[in-house]
Amino acid sequence: MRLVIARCSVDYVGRLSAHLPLATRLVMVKADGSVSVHADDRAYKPLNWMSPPCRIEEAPGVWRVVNKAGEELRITLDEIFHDTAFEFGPDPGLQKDGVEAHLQELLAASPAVLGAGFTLVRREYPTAIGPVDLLCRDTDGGTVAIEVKRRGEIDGVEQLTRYLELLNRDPLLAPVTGILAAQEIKPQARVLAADRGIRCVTVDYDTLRGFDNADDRLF
Amino acid sequence: MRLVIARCSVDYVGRLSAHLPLATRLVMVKADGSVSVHADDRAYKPLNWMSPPCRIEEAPGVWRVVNKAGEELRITLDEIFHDTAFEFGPDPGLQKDGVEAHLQELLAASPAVLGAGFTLVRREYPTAIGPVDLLCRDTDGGTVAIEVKRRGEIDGVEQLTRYLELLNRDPLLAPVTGILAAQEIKPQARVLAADRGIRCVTVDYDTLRGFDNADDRLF
DNA sequence: ATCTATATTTCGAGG
DNA sequence: CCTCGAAGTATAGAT
Repeated sequence: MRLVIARCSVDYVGRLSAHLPLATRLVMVKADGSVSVHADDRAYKPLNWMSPPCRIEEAPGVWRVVNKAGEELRITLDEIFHDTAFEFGPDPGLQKDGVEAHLQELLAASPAVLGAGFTLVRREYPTAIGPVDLLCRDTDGGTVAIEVKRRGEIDGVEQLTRYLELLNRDPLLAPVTGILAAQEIKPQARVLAADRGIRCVTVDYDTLRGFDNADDRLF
Repeated sequence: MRLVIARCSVDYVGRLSAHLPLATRLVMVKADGSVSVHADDRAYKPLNWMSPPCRIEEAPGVWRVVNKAGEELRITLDEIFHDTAFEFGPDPGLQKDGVEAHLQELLAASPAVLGAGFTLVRREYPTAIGPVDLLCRDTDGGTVAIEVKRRGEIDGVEQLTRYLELLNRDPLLAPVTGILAAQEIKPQARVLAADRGIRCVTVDYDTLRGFDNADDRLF
């Protein structure tokens, strides 16, 4: 990784055109050839960047970073205050916990959280337009399709609606009802879900972990 | 901005739990107190980060970065290879051109691009579920709702479908047809649009800029 | 290669 | 302050 602190101006021409006037910034060049330009605020987002794969053409005062699509990042260096390079070696990468996959896993283990007496038919139930997160059966023998999200938004309701439309064409399953299960559900998603006859269930991650060992406990 | 190259391990506990095993990385501390940890690849995204506003508690071998929501980033420094700090001063910020807003503006100025004889009723036509990008009238006096996107994808079709459903309940407007206008439209979006009776129009940004001065020119 | 769904998305506008 | 939609979204996984 190469770190350059410089007073520079930057121009990007690609999916849009953008310009950064002359100022002092950090230019970061990574081992994969990617380049990013950071100001002294905001942890996450660079002011400008070029994602890999890309190529750097380095001339004395101007760096041109181009990719296969013809997008170009041009960094004009006015004055360089610092320029160092380091060897990092490979990174083992991030280990995550608590995302949607785990939520789905916990709900599959305790379907009764979604409705009393619910039993799991299967996870990732395959359909022509993609797998349904969870397919359950209720106490009346009815089928229930469950869409699991970390945060329930309109997209999730639309997605579940498409699944329900499809599943209800199968006479062996119909009638199929739907549940949107998430740690948090946005008001607009609730409104749309209600309009579509989809039930919303908010699930608490920590509570669910408790249920995981207590198997089908009732409320 | 402070730049530290160090062999370190990182733990994040907040919206999820995540762990980075020991390896050499860049730790970036910005003037606003935000912290990010970068590996030697991917221009855009840090491996781990804490967005401002947040506070750093710096002990000899461990940095704790916490925010108001109680999220915590803990960086355990095993060996420090480099540690420097720089003053940047304020950044004038990015100047953009070519986004959806501008596209909408250009189409509003030249609605005939969307269909011969089209006239603009209004931009951002308000509805209960949000504003429709453009509302036009065709030569037969029919109403046309236009959703403008930079890239037309399924989401855009779904969004326009919701608008059309609503607009068609208004007897003063009905029947309302729909157009998805974008610089580029994905095949799946085209299929879904066709199924919903929505017309797809690809618009060229540079051509449109030409029309902007030539007012309602016909093809 | 393309498409889909997710993201500790971030960011900005508008109510 | 929340809510929603856009982003040069990026990124990972599946087809």
